[in-house]
Amino acid sequence: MSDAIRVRFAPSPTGYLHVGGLRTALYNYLYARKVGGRFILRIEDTDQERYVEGAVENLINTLDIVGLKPDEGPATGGDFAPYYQSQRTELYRNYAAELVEKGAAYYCFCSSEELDAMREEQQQEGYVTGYDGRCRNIAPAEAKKRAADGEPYVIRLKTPDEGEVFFYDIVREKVTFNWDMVDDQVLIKSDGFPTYHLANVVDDHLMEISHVIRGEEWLSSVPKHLFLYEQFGWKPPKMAHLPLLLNPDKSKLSKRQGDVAVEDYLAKGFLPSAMINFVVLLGWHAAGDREIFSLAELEKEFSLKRVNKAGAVFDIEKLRWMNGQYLKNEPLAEIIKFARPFFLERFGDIEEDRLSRLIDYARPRAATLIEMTEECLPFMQKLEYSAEDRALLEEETSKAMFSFWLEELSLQKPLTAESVNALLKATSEKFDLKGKMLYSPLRLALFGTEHGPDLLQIIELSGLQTSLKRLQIWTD
RNA sequence: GUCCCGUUCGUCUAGUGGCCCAGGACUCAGGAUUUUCAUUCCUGCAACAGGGGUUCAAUUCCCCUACGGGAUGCCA
Repeated sequence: MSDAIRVRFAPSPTGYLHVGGLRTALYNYLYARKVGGRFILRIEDTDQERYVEGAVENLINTLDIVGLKPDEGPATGGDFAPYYQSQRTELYRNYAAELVEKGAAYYCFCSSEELDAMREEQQQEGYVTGYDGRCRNIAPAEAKKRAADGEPYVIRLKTPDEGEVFFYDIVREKVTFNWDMVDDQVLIKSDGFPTYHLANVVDDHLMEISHVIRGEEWLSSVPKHLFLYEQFGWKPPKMAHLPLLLNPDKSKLSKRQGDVAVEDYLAKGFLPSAMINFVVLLGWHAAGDREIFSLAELEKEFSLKRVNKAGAVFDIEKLRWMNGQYLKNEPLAEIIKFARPFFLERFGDIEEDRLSRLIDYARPRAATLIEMTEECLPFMQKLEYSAEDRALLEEETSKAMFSFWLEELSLQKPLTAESVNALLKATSEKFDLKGKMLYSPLRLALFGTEHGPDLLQIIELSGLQTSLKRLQIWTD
């Protein structure tokens, strides 16, 4: 075993990439990049009941979009393939058998019903729930025979009954458990597949994982894992358990209280760069006050030592702000790349030069790409008015002014800030209008509201012909 | 219930014994700039869960309590 740094992101393919998963993947990736290690993607698909068609492809695709490319994994390949646990079941069964031989694991023939009844009883009596070890004492030879005869069985780990275990977590430092709290975990299920605990330990060892960086929900499983390493005579990896991502009510981040799939956020028009930047701050902070970081910058800046212990609420408002920052500060070409599909989807084909200008107009005004398209609506579709607006548009002075503009506007070639201003000034003098009575009718007619960008921009983005038509309507 | 982990502004966080009557960011409020809107800039509101210790000195160290979360599965 080498002393190279190797970390892994080991999701179970449930259909989409959870933002908590993204954060875990990101921290793994960043740590690997920071120390010159390797980032491995491994698929933990040992639960046949949870199989979701296309989930893995989707997962890999999403990781790719946000820029977290595995050095090894199902799509990339690598020296430790296969990276699907469902393709390694033979391996786990052999290791489980080894444990049985050593007396560190045993066959258990309890049915689900029996176990349910046991737990219910324990709960009623006020005892700690957990497997009571009733199959522990079946003689190995007899157990083997029963299994061979076709009786359904699982293999359980024979954990110590008493004493303490402790270990040093990179994030939490010393963590101690008492063995009497750890029950005999199932290692091999009755369908022959391994549980997470066995597969995880076997693979981390075989794949030479040096650091396990995962969510805090795994912390209480560590004793079992450590015991497995010990029984196999393997050196356990270093551990770092990350704080959980929380709903606004502080419960573990869940679907019920908003979107949890990274894909959902991308579909709404959050940029990969903003997602990464926002998510990295949920549980980690750079030494200074800086909060805006590109992935490349994070690769230099990141440190596991600066990871927080407490859970972090996923605050969509700050994500929106963060996305807005990227929308207005990234190079326009970059934003166009991401915004184009959203605009085409909403408005159909748009001439490239106009598309570029629409996007540049919308980006300081929106928090997401979808909102950017909404900002452009007034340039793209028929305007609607309230009764109050109509009254102003139908004023005699407004009508006269529109007629004047109808004639003058097409004469201004090219249309520039200067020419529009000159026209505005001429209009003001000719009709003796200023302030609200000058600007409001024009804005209303050309843009649909009294507030908005300057008139030149409105005309350019709507198109001269559209603008002329919009004035025409009110002169009849 | 039991075990484990956690607890600084509403939220994300800085802070490792004196620099902190606690700093930054989001949100919110007010102001400046802009014909208006958006952007930008400035200002403001707002927190060390509570109680005991240790110390000349605690946000920082220890203990207790409270609260929150996780685990307690033939799910990961």
